[in-house]
Amino acid sequence: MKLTEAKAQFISSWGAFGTHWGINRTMAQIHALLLISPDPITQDDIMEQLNISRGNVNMNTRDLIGWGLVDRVLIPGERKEFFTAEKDIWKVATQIIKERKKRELDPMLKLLGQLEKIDGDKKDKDTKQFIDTVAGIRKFGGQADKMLDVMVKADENWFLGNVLKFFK
Amino acid sequence: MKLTEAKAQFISSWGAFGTHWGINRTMAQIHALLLISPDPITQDDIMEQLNISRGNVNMNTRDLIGWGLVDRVLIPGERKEFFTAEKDIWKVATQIIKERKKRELDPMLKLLGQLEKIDGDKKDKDTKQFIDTVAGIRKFGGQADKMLDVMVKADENWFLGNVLKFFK
DNA sequence: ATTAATTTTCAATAAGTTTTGAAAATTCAA
DNA sequence: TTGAATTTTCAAAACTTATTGAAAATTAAT
Repeated sequence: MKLTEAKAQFISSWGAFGTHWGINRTMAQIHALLLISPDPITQDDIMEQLNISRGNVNMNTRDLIGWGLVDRVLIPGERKEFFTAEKDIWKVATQIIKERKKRELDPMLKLLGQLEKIDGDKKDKDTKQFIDTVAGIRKFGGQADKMLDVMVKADENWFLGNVLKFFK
Repeated sequence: MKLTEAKAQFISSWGAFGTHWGINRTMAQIHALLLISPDPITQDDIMEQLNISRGNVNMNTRDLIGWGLVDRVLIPGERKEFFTAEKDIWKVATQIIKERKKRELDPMLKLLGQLEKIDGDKKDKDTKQFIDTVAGIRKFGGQADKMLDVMVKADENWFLGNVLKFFK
């Protein structure tokens, strides 16, 4: 397989993959393109390589920057802005975990905490099932939360080297 | 807070939460409703409680069954079909992990394996970055894959009791 | 200050996804 | 069988989300 073809496949699949994870196709494709670009590239480069409009590139690069996955870089002597992505995949993963935890898991756990203290007779079947369900999710979520915290703080070698060895 | 209000909040937030994870709102809401329903309920119950059409209930319950999260149950003497959800949240989580691994991670790893063996000069900057990126993702994904396998096979007590204790 | 290059915004539109509802298919009791 | 109850299907409509592109804002060189 030729590099050009492989690149196209990688970008396209990464885009499709992203949609399963609540990330829009284009944002994931831009990310993919930046991941395989050794040097920083411009808005125009992205527009041209992915065949998308300037506005689209602008919005999605901004989102990627918001996720902490992409940086704007200024190249001395160049008028245009350049973009580059964090290449270390462990850092990419921990960054995504950190953000999603903040945006989704933490608020959900907060809500569940409130829902658990409903007033009502715990002998009532419906009430009991509700409390049990909420408590179960909260307990599970709380443990996942702790585990993700450790992952985010751990460095790759410690985590994969020691913990995953434990799993085998 | 009253039970009725808490239920409504739970269903609505679970639905919103689902959308961040590539699950459609209604499917997540039906799942939420089933999680807090102590006994199996019918299509009509779901239609009524969530204010959605029969077709919608039908399609989404079918999907939930496909995910292994919901079961059809036949109640002796009843004409209608009843639905019930797995209540053990650990089982729910492992079931979701198993399915997503199969549907998303495994195909992605397979593709990356192919993309790694492109022909081209590894001294070339673009080629090198491409290979490094793909290899990095593949290594990471492969390890995640192993870890998830262990989780799926482990039972809750072993996993949460021992492994999470390890995480302090 | 002026101007040209570049980036940003956002209303309009396109594309994609979900939902409806009524017709077709199925199931089951009589 | 027949027919009433129930489930399933799927084309059309409603809704949601993503994309465009041109105008406005910003930036930086002259």
